[in-house]
Amino acid sequence: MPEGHTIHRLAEDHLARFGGRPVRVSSPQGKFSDSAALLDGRVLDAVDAHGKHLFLGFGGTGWVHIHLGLFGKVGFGGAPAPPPTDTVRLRLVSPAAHMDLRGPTTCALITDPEKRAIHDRLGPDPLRARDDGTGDDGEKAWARISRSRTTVAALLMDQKVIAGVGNVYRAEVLFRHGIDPYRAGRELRRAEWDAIWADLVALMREGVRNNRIDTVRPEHTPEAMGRPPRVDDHGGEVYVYRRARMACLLCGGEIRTETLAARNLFWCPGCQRA
DNA sequence: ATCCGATGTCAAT
DNA sequence: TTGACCTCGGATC
Repeated sequence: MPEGHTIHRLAEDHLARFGGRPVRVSSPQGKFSDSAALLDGRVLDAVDAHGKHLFLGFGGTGWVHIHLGLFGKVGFGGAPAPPPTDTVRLRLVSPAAHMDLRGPTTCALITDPEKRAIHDRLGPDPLRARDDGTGDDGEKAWARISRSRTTVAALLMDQKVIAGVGNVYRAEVLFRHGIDPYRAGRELRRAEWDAIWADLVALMREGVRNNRIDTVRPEHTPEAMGRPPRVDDHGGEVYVYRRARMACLLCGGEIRTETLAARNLFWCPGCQRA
């Protein structure tokens, strides 16, 4: 379930479970064995997350750079850790806990400069925004979007433009702001972008807190609307994501789906305006 | 037992 | 725009 909120939550969870103490590091599957040997027994002393990239810091030894891709999963458990299965790329073990990483696109030991290069090619991350204004903000993203003929749907998924938004947050934030996904970036108004950025900050923070994506406003829940309760087959309550051909919660029209850049796009033609 | 799809990204065309 | 890659659970036979 990897959008940015998952990764930032994983950073917090790794720090809470393994931070400040030596960690046993291994790679039962084998592809990370050499680096695991270098890290084994060292202290996990920092974590970082930018968009969908997770970084686990081991002092002078470097950072473990993890990208889950579409299939990657992290599983936490207690001690003693059970025998690992042969798909576990990375296992961390402390006296009290263990973590198994499977199926990541990336799991590599990198240096500080290599880490910096990754940050440099990513856009601002709503989850790196800070309330005092010193963190990421939407300005760099707006500079790209406001000049672009590309659709807003594609721009929101472009990690160079904005980092951490995935297919669910894209669909949901465009619905919440009544914007047709095929509208060009340059057709977006400044006020619309400011509202989208602020909304992503709030939605994704809640996503980190709850470890799932919920986007339906309290007044729009099926209960509040006097309709039967719904069950989404993924974790959270949403307006349009994977709800093709179902009735829109707000206007009752049919949710549409189409393939855009090899991903499934969902939107409500009745509620989202060009 | 087998197929298919999935909240991602990159390289090759 | 397409194919490749990483894994696994649910649907289908």
